[in-house]
Amino acid sequence: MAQVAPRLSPADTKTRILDAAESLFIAGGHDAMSMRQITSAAGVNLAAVNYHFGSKDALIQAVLARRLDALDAQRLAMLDAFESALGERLTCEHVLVALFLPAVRIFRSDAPMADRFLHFLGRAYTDPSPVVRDFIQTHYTQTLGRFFFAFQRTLPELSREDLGFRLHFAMGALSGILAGGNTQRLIRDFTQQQGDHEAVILSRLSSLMVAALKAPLPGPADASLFGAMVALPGVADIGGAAASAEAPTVSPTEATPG
Amino acid sequence: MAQVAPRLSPADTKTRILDAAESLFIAGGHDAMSMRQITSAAGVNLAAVNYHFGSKDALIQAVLARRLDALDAQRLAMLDAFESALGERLTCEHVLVALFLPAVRIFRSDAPMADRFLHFLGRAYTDPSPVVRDFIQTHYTQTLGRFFFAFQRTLPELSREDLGFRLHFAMGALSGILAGGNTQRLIRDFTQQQGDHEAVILSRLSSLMVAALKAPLPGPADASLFGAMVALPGVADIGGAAASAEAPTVSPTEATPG
DNA sequence: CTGTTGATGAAACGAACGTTTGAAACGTTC
DNA sequence: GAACGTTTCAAACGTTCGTTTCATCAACAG
Repeated sequence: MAQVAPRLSPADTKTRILDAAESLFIAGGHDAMSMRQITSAAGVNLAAVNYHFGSKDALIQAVLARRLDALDAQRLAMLDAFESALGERLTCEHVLVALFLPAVRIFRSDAPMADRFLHFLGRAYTDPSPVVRDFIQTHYTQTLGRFFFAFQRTLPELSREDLGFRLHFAMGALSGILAGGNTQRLIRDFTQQQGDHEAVILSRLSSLMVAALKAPLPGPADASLFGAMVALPGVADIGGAAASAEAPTVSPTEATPG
Repeated sequence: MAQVAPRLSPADTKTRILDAAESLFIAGGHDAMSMRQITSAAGVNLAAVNYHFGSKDALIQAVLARRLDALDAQRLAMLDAFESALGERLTCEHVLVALFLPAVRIFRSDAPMADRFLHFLGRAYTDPSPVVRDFIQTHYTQTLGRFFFAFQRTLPELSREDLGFRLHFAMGALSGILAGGNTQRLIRDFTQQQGDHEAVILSRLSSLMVAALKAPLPGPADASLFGAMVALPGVADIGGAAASAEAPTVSPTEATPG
């Protein structure tokens, strides 16, 4: 037993902290990761985080940036490539592919964190803590703006408000899916049935998104259809004004103290 | 100055605690609400929560149950009404309406918390804390099962896995939308343009959902379309195996200590 | 070998957390 | 008005949090 402590290089320490923090972030979001959990999971000293990153907030921002900066750059590069290669022949599907393919590729790659990437992405986009939200907002809004204008070019029949609503829908949908967690098994089931080309995942995802984005604008006919629907006997009086406003159903748990 | 402190009734105290906790939950999720924030926002003593609810976990479960139990009951009642009124003529749109209309009605009502309800719903469905997740999971899975079978009846051409994927998609989408926060303004913009019937919101929401649920299954043709798409010059080599696995782009923030 | 620099280690800091306590204030009942 | 059970209150409980401190260790320069 010559050296009892094969001391790590500083770069290794930083990486191990980032990896441990990322795992905890995936498992339970920002507020579920404490410094002591992170450092003990990483096998480093408690003070290492503050020494290498400055603070806990800076650490989680580094955790986010490590993955999202790369993703962001790839998304923009792919959109650029599509636009310069196709010009006016750019379609809505191309923009969607530029938005999804980079994430799918990382997910399908054999990188060590590949199978956790989608879950990480979902957590990052839905985490309620201000640190995460503010970071996402300030760093990736301009990318979202680029994609918004690209969508606007390929879907000129949609008004600005309609497109905003549907994009918000699409991104919220993607986040909701990814945050679910068991997406991996679902997608793997799909892909192993018919050769695991990434194109299959893309077509699955995009067919739903394209359908939502290209859905015809509902007209008065549709509205009256739903109006007739909710006027059906036994339906109209469920949860109406009588029940909702004044006498909300009392909580059944009703933990009155003893 | 006879009575300086017009003491509240116990029911008022409980309600004020629930309301304050709900506001904080909407604003920042479960982990962002501390007992001292809750009680000071409610104008009650710190010990009031533990006295009336037993613990913080029991409080947040009561916060969730107060809204979700009523919503759950209305959803099931509406599905029952549709099924008994229509029998075999039940369509996918009806099931979607039963799933969405109760929430929309509360949102559109003039109840005091109406404008916060959708945001609350989104938070509840995406909050990462175990307390919230476990409560949602154990209390409302059987309702989701009911709706799953209803969708399966109205969409017989979808396999069990496909339907599961698309339902997961739809619910995740809804949560993602609602959790976004500024949904209220968007929907209000829509509705005030053309008479604020709830049917308009329903048709907007459902047209997207129906499009996603009824989208044709992508065949090999679509897959090869996307395969050709990603093989375009300048696209194929973005974020490929070379860049993703071994040399991830280094974080630009790079907070090396001084 | 000695002095310097960068990284790690063990221990403690003040602050905030959820919870508990016991006394005081209330409405009700006899 | 005295006695009762219920609710409110101020204060403290022990724990955990993020952060800081200072001594120690490894590596390299002279």
